[in-house]
Amino acid sequence: MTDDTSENELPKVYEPKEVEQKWYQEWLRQGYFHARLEGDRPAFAIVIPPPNVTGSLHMGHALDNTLQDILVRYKRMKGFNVCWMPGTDHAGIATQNVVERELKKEGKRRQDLGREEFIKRVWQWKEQHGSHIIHQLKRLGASCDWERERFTMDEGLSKAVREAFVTLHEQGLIYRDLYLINWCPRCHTALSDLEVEHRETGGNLWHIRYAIVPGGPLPAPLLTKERVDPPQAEPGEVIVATTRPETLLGDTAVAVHPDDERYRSLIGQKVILPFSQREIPIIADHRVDKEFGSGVVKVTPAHDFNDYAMGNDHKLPRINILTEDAKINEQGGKFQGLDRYEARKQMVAELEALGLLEKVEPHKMSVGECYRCKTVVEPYLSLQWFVKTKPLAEQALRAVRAGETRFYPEMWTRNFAQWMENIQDWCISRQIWWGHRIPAWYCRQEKTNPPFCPPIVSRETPKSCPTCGGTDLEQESDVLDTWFSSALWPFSTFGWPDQTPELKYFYPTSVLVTGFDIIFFWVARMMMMGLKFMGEVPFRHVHIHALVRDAQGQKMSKSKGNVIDPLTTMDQYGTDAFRFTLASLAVQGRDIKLSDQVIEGYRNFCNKVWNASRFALMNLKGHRSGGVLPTQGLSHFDKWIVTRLGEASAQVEAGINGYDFNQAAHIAYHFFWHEFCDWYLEYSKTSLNPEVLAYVLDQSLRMLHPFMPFITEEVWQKLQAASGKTIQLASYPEITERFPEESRQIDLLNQVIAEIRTVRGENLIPLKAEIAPIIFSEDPGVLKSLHVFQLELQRMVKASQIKFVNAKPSPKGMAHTVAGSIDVFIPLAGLIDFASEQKRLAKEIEKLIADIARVEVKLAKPDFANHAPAEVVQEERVRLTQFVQKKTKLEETLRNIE
RNA sequence: GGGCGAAUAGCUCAGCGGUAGAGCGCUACCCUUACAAGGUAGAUGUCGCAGGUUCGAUCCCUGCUUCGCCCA
Repeated sequence: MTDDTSENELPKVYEPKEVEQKWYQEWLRQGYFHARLEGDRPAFAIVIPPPNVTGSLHMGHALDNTLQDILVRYKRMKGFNVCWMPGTDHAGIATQNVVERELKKEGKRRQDLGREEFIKRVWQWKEQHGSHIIHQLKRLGASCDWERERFTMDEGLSKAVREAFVTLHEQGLIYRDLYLINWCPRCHTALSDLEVEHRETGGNLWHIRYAIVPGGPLPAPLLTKERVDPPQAEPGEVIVATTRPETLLGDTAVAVHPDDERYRSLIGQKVILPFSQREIPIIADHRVDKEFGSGVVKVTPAHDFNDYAMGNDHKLPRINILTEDAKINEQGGKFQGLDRYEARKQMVAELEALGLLEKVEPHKMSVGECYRCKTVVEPYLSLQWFVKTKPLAEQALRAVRAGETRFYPEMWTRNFAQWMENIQDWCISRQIWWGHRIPAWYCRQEKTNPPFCPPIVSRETPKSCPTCGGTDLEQESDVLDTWFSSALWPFSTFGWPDQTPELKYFYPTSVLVTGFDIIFFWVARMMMMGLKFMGEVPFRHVHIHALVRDAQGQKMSKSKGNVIDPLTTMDQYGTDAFRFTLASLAVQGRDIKLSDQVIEGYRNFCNKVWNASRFALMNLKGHRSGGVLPTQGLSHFDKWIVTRLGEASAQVEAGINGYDFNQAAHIAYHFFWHEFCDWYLEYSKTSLNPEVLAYVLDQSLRMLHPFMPFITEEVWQKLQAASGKTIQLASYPEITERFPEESRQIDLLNQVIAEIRTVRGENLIPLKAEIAPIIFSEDPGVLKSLHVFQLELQRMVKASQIKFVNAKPSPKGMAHTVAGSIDVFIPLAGLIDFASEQKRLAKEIEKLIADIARVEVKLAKPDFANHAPAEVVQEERVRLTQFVQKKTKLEETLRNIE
């Protein structure tokens, strides 16, 4: 390097940090990410899966948003009017938990503040911390339209929520009912089925004796010998097996299978419930599993989903025995006030003391846990609001079947369909404070005059009760499931329910990019709501990507301590390297295993891009790219690289368009490193065409830009391309020029070079030892076309001179290698002894013999010639000829080498 | 129990009816002035097992084994 560094000279190693910050600020300042409404350009819209406002960026976000940014930047360069709608989700339960934790530090509960004050406090928290994840997305380079950023609790979005709720209610698709729901005793709220995570756990099966009210016929177990296990009941008893003995307090029946002969005589009789001494009936129900325990089960309609259904059919009373904290309530007599597990312990002990416990067996079962706090949820009887999902789901299913929305990869369609076919009504009310308060009002009179006035559901806050005219109204205290507002996200963010120009222009959005874990939570619900309110699907494509795991394939989790923080990774390796890594690992249908080693590889790639650019800039001598391929003075090398660039960028585009990000990334990587750098730049050291070099670098950077926005912008600016102010608005390469003839010649040249290098390498000819290869071909045309590249050839193989001959030299004392119709002889005298070259030749010949044998066998089969396509047969024949020729040549050399 | 994936080089994974590939790692030689975060060359495979379809299967079909995920 010279002392007089020009202004365009780059440092030797790429330092991402400064560059990243500088350019992101500049892009924001210039408003490049902002979509202005222009009717004459095609729209491309993506709504971001809104991260929780409490969240911080994890690997899943990083992958998700990197992929979206690749799409968005690519489409922008393709001339689309791109809107990437960003925002955050108010995450009802999670956010409330966070703020409650904060309060707890001050020794307060939210009840101490009261609802209004508490909500103020949450907003305060949001103002202070809510932009954390947004900043992190910016670090990632996400080119969202930040001017449009939304929050699910915004005024506009809240209006959308209210409109949606009221409309659905008007249409009978929202109702309120007393129902068994999943209750989290810690969060103090109902949860939807989806918010419960089922976990296999080891429990017990308690076998409890229930006394039969005397008078009826005795059960059959006494009469049969076949069944030793389950346990034998004494006369006048049945044995009931349960995993939850404490719910016994709420039993309102015991049930047997109608076909179970053992118990047929008992049906219609009664048993006496321990502790309370209540008499409850023995019923027959097909839902009972004869094989479970003794075949007699207790029925607790208020505390078990299966029992609830049974209770409905048999019109059983429902006795709720738990408080909202999952403690035993006043129904529990002396157990009142005990926690559910403590009650279990004590009751089991007492049952045993009373001789009512037949036995205890270990038993595997699955328990439901709250997805937010992992507390075991309770099936709990309460008044809740529900969305009737069946009619909505049918529409969504129909749209997907009709191809109005397509899943990539396609296999998720089935998964989606299966869920939709079996969908249950959606419990949308939550007994928390932070969220959209349900727009329903109760007439106070209701409290004194039992159910009289129906709830008032209204867009506007009502002044009086339309039923009784009363003015003492109270709004429903429940809020809505956060996913209710998320379901409206693709249109509420564009201004719905107002018919805004944005809505018209950008809806339906182009694609949704997300992980499979929220297909049901979110994708399905957006589909239902989009079709309901917009009459059209919310997105044309859904790209479902993988989960990011650690290097061992373990799911990353705080408790395992194997979480890799994307921010740390970006600090360490640079954002571009990180993004490129994610893209190249993003294979459809397979999870990503992330390790430092891989990221390092792509960090090296960034450095390669940097140094190639550095080399180019040092050699451009004032030439700059105008973004147009010069028509005059193109060398064969130029034409070769332009041809390859055109092919590569077309493949990269195909990859991006098909959401095959790994393919796109690998092609770009291979082109840049192994074609542009390894060959074109090396050739340019001998034969430089600054104009074309500038052009090719310019186009290559554009090709890479969606994947690595920062480094490409930095270099592109140094390249001072005349074609625009920023690379992200430069057009994506669309190179139509192809030069097949010149490309073939360069391919042959490359092959000759590779052959000579192999000879050098395998014979350990030191690089300092110059060689003098002899190129032989009987074809004067081929010889001539290679002769043109004498200088380059000399440099690439470190040759002092190269002879081109059309008379075959004697192989004595020479290495010999073959590239197509070219023979290369390399005098070895004085360089090495011939033993190694003999060995090399022998090895090569051996390989050829194997190849020949394989092809010959194939060709010898008459069926092959008769059935295989003519061109395949022809190809095989050509190959055979080439193998044989090469083998003959090398054998001759081997005989004559000394 | 129902559904969906996966099994290819030492590792992580592409690919695909017609010559098995990449990255990392490994071996050898090189600081050849863009880059040692680099260059050149090299080694490594019963494409999980068993059948079937086919002229031809790593690829398509069936069964099995192992592993993973989702739903109940």
